[in-house]
Amino acid sequence: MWVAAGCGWRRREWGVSFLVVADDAARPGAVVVVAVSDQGAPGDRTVVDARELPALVAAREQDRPRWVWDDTDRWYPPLLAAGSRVERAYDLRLCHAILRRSATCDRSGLALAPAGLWDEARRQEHALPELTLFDDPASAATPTAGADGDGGGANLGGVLDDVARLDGKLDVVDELAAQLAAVAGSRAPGRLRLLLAAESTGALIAAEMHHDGMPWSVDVHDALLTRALGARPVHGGRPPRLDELAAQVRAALGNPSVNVDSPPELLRALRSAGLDVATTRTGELREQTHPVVAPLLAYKKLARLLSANGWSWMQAWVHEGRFRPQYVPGGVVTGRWATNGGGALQLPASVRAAVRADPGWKLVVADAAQLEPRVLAAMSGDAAMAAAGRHADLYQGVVDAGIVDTRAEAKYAMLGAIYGATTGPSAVLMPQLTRAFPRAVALVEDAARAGERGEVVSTWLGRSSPLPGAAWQEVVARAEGELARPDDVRAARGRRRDWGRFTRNFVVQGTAAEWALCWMAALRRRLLALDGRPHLIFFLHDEVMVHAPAAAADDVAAAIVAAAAEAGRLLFGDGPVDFALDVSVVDSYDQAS
DNA sequence: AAGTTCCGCGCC
DNA sequence: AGGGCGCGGAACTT
Repeated sequence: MWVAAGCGWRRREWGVSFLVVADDAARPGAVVVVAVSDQGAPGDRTVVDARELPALVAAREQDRPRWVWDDTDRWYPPLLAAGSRVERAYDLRLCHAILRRSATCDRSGLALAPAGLWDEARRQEHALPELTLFDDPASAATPTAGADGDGGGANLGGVLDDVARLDGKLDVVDELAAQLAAVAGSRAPGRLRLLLAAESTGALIAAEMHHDGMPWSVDVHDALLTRALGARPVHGGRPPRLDELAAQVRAALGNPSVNVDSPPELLRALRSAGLDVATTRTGELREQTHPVVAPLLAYKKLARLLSANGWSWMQAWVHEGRFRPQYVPGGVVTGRWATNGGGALQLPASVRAAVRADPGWKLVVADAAQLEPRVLAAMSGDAAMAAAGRHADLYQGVVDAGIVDTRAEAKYAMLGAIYGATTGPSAVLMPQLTRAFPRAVALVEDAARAGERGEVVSTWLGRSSPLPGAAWQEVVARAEGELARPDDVRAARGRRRDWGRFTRNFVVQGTAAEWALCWMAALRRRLLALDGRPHLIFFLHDEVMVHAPAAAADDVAAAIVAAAAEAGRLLFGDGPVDFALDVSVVDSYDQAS
């Protein structure tokens, strides 16, 4: 029945009943809600008009079900708009992608089936129910019925045909059953359940953050742009400060006509002015001593600010004092999130002052200190590395343990190990690192070797890497053929090493992403218990931001810390690794440490 | 003219 | 010659 029991994914069991939500293929404009047991057996079935769904959700939510649907960003935004939030969900498409690829259930029916509609990225037209959900069902019925072949006059150029086809074939109850079976047959079902629950909760959070938005002061942003660039040009031209710098660049080059915005043109001008550069990159320019360098670097910096986060960005992305990025959970192969539009994950430090709490509210900003090294220590069970992580600053812990001399070296060495540096300052530190942290280094080295062999690697919770593509296989095969030439062998070695660096990083970056999802999910649950509706407004790989009433800010900070500890326990049990945070309560984002 | 690729830079 | 991204605009392709 509808009654749910248990405390959910923390027990590493579902512990709840599922409520599957889907379009009713037989009745356009209607939504069917099916109760499904933990084992995937369907039970009670209710059909409601789509417009009644928010009320139904609100009513059933008190039983704490896990809502199951094909795509969170198809179903949840209309519910949020109607004021209905849910605690738990299960996003079939995101979970399908994980399960299809996971090496821990690679013999499942789900994994062995040919690719189908669930493997396709959700198409834009598939989002149509956002319209029909609150529209007059009668008007939605006409074109969809037409798609069934009874020639329903006006339709929207095939778009609705597509929806009808999808609804007919995407049987969400069957898919849920297939996924539950895959998990049950997995070699690590508990970890997978945690991953799928965390991924799905992430999708809820992404939709909620989009709905709530980041408080964004266009006044602060405008003042900051004006101070840096000069007054906003009326019709699109260059702001005055940029114009001045461009003139200085041309003067320094003795070239009155060079277009500073054209890299090839600029490069030619730089070279004829005697600079020894192969590109116009900042790093290369910085090594030159020439009067053009200073104004050119200043120009590039400001031009970047203008084009990436200038007035047109503001106009496009900030509305009613809120910046609403479109997050894409699972958008990165490693499990990290991506974003669509607005560049939310690349918000430069120079504009963060524009993120300002509402009056009477605070921003609580927290980031996990040296997350990836800590995750590596936990995954590998490297006690010495965990001990270094006992220090709030893991890199300083590495110095204190006498492994390297400076914090900078510790950081270089650690990131070099995780990224696979083979040359330069970080590579030379590898022998020391290997002696000090043998298990941690062995874990990433093993992942790299597997990748070089073209094998799959997996994160702690069971997200697996893709196989290298056809081009990779071809290059590698050619080098092993009878007619292989030295060039072929070299090329193959390069491709193998490239893929090894990818898989090396995959296991750490992907597990860090899992920790971060669990952190955020645990935090979200704690925030629900606090007064004044503090809510997540930003997430950036290892950093979260909560918009909180001032009176709740300290409780929120405590919740963030507790959630980090909970995430560590969820993934790694009561292991020895601390996940240290930097937490600040501020009025604007630039004030966060 | 419109679509695609590449560069350079922003973030972790 | 360190991993993962997104974006704007120039450069290039059709």
